[in-house]
Amino acid sequence: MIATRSRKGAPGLVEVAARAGVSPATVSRYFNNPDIVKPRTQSRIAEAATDLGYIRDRMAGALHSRFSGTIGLIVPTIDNAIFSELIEAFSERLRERERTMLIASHGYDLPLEVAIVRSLLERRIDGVVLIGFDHDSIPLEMLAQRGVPAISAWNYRQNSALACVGADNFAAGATVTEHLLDLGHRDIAFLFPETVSNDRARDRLGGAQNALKRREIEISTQRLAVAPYDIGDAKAVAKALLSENPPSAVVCGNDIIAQGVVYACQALGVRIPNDLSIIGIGDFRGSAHMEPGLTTLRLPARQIGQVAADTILEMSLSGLPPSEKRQKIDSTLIERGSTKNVE
Amino acid sequence: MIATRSRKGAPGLVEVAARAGVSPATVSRYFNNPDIVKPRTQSRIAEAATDLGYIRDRMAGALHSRFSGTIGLIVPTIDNAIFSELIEAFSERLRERERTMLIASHGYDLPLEVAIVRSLLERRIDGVVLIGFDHDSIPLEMLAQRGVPAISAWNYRQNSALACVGADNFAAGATVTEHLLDLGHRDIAFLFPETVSNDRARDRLGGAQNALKRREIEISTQRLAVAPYDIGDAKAVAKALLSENPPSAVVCGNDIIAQGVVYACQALGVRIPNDLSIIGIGDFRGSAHMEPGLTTLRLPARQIGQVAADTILEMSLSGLPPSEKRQKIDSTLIERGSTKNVE
DNA sequence: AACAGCAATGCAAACGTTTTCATTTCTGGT
DNA sequence: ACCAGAAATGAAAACGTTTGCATTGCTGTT
Repeated sequence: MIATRSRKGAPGLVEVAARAGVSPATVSRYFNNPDIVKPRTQSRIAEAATDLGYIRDRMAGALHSRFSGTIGLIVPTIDNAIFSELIEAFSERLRERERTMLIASHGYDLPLEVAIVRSLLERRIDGVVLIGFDHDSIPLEMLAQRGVPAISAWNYRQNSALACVGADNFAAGATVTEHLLDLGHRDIAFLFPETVSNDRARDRLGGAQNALKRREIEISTQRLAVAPYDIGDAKAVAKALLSENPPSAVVCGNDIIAQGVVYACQALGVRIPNDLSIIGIGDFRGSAHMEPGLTTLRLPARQIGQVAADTILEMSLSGLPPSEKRQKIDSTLIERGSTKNVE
Repeated sequence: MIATRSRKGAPGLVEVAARAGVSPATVSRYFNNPDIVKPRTQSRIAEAATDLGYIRDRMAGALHSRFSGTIGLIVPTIDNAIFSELIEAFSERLRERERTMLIASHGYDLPLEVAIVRSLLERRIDGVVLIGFDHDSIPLEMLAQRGVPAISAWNYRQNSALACVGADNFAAGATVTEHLLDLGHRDIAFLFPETVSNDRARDRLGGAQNALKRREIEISTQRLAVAPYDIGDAKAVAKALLSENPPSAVVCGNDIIAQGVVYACQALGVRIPNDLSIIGIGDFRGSAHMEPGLTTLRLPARQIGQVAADTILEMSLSGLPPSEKRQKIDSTLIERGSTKNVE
């Protein structure tokens, strides 16, 4: 049914060994732990390997050593500014550490995540990084049963069951809301993504509502709207919101939504920040350069990606929980032109 | 040096075989080619496998069969709207076909690409998809020598050496330029990314210049500026361009740059499209929803990703060149509010 | 009832490394 | 020089599948 690809004369470890006049074992050691082979032998092997154009076969190695050198990353979506910085930073860091990344997206579909984890396990990944805390228990059990380390990235909770690396999204929601309150806004609308299966959005919204409650400001359900992770949809929702009885400020669940709101304002002739203050969360690519620049809470996505990579590798190598189970990455409020003091 | 992870009792093929009362060979066949095992045996194996929570080890399989079920994708950058749609579509398609994607980015650094290809080969990928045609010959030779199929995605050239799936970027550059010419613009500026190591940008720019030449319009080097793949940088370049002696229209090498130009206009109070017409290439997420909507050439990124996945799988399975060596994906001009007739 | 021919299964040899254990080759102190 | 002990290497047994070949179990035809 399937044509067998011919073994295009690719040389193996044993051929290199033969040419270098040493045993295969020594060649293997040379590649995995060069220091323990004598310098003169090293150079003989190196020469033989380059002469032959040898490329090692990590799969064969993994078969025996239980390390594949591959780490899985499962994100809700790749095609979205939200995670792309994290993905790139994560994969770069892995490459620096001689690992490669297996990535998959599930589009916020939890059952699909199960299938993905399974497929990753079939590839013998050394560890998995998931986004957030909302996960089916089945994939986590599968991972645990096989001793494959897993961590959650992006969100931080001080009592999380899973080890995590991320920003405190509850605090993030509170911070941006408080910022608007500090600027004197009282009639604030909230545009957030669907919170089902999305702990980040839930935490942010919770933080925002908590900030209101602390100042004893009434929370009107009328002022809460759901906007998908899409500029166009967010723009449409914002247009509806602004057409009748507009608030004085909007808290957006993320910068994508904020961008939609900005476009909605431009479409309707609503002036930012004079008629409406807008604040986002994320500080994605481009948020700084919009007109006006978007006031937002910067989440260091690159840093989260790097730390997540380091952490999962540490766990994979030690076989133990990470030295720091929960790592909070600090976020910073960045004030640009989209918000205004109204006191 | 490295703690060995304990074999967490994960059951293997032989254990499944034992429980089902058949030989390991039959279990293997059941997973790879269910039809050739008797229905009753199938159900016995299925039951045993689920009872035991068996997860197959594709690496061990790949060792023998030469198929790892993994396909490599090498892109210039992940953290950028340009390729994210393609990446997601590609990976989805692979998952539908029971494969997984190994992805890496090189940041337009060709030497790094060599290292990446090597690392992918070490993982025994069944095929590689590269972006565009500007590649070092070394990685291509390494792939060819090992019989690992490779194709180029994103760009199309009718005489390409590598099999390809993509849009005709020369035509794209010509189309958008002609559109502005048709609208009566004569003083047109060009904002393009660096064309070194970037055949897509080079082809687009070539097409644009060719369109001018065909209408016998003089090409002024003064009207050509280089803008990086970054909204902020593009905005800065555009500001400089627009501050003194502004043109009547701008052709942007891609929508990211166009977005930067739009922001520059908003910052400077230049009205779009009254004072300046702007056209982009790509139709990225968000381009439709900007104010005004961006006139641009839609490149069907998702489709390219899917076709690329199908093509590389076809090659991997057949061991032959693809049935269609060069596949051109049509692009469509989408007229929105950022361009205006000035005749 | 016997048999041809195919369908279904089993046996055992790969696949290309890593790693344990054993052996050989150094090194430095006397 | 000699020897103890360390450093460097080698031999061979894994690792968990797939697959070619051989064998057994069926089906339907005469």
